[in-house]
Amino acid sequence: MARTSDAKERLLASALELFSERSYANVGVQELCEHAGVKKGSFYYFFKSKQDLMLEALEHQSRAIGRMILTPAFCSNLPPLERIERLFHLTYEFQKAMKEKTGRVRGCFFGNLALELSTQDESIRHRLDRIFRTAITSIEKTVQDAVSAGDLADIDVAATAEAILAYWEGVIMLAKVRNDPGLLKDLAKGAKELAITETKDTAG
Amino acid sequence: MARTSDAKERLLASALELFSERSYANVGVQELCEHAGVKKGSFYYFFKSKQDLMLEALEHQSRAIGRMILTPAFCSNLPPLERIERLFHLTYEFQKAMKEKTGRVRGCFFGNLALELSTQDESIRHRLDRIFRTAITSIEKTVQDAVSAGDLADIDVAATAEAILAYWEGVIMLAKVRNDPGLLKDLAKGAKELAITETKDTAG
DNA sequence: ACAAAACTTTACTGACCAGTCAACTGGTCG
DNA sequence: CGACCAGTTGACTGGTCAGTAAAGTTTTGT
Repeated sequence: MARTSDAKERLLASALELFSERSYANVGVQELCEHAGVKKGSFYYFFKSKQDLMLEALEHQSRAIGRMILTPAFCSNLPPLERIERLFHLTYEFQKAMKEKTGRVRGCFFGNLALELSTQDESIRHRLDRIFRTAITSIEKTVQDAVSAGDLADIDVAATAEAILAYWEGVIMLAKVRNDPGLLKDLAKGAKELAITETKDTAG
Repeated sequence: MARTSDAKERLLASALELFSERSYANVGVQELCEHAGVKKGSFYYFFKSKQDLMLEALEHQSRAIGRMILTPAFCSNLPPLERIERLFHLTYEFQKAMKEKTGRVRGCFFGNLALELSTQDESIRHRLDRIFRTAITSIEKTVQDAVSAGDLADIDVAATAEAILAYWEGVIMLAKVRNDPGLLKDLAKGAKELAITETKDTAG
């Protein structure tokens, strides 16, 4: 019962490549097929629609980012706060490599799709929400570890994790607009500052 | 020499409306024209291309956001750190109003465009970079005021301002993915925490 | 009144869009 | 052998895309 064709895998790889390079709407099924060396009829043998391919590509890339960035950053034996630093450092390396290969900081596949499609396609929005929540859960565990280790005050762990994810995505956005991965290095320390609230009462 | 037609203004308003509702690529010139009650030939009388319309719409919206959000948040007589709070609160109100009117959190016009187009169209990327830098300058002034007032330690003012902008955009993104403007309220306090680094030496 | 400028209108390109279909190929069963 | 199955192929549909051309109308300044 072994697979007899890798056309589907090639289409998914092309989807990741081309949707990252441009956007969902700017890449047609025809171009996707040419890039993957597959005929259009075969495309619709494997996927029932372009949206269906997108949903599978999201799944695929979600696992890839987990493997390449989230797991190495969060599941290590590093002290909790260093894991956050590592998250930014790995992202920096990733975007820098992209820029060297293609001339462009391509940003986060999920963030890109989120802003392009989440007002248009509820199933994609929902899938992205789940992916982000999964990442937040990893961050949350790290923040909790930091609190337990006494590195952090007794903060709102869930909200802090959401804040760190939002900051992460925001910094990637700014790096993309400037086409400069260096921003991920320069602004990495801000993420720790989101957690380290020594509850100094300011402004009222 | 008074203007004899408001068709151009109507096209710009439609552009803002429809590009926010969906995206740049998903709104055609024809639809834009129908929404504005203008014939296609007239569109190309006022704009030399769809991209040209986009650049003018960016200019337009940049001024509008300045008027509606940045100026009220930053140019007030409020204490500096409250201005940041106000930035988030005004954004919350804005996105909440959008959701009530259209059922969707539409996010930031600039952020949306940035992630959709900044790898494809260098002139739009460049324009967005300038718009973000302008906002960062406003934030920077506020952060500097806070340092001068003794509310903040002697931090890197420029980097902190960039961090706050990135965080702002990131939180708007997350609010859009969840279709929940409430996140802008819940995560507002994180922005102050980005500034308040009481340089506690943690992790090594 | 007149001409020029500002604007509108209609009809048109040629390319591309997502998606469909039926015929076909080569391998693997019984 | 013959049927079945996974996958392939190329031609096709109807619609939409950005952009153009040229003639027509209205508004303005003089």
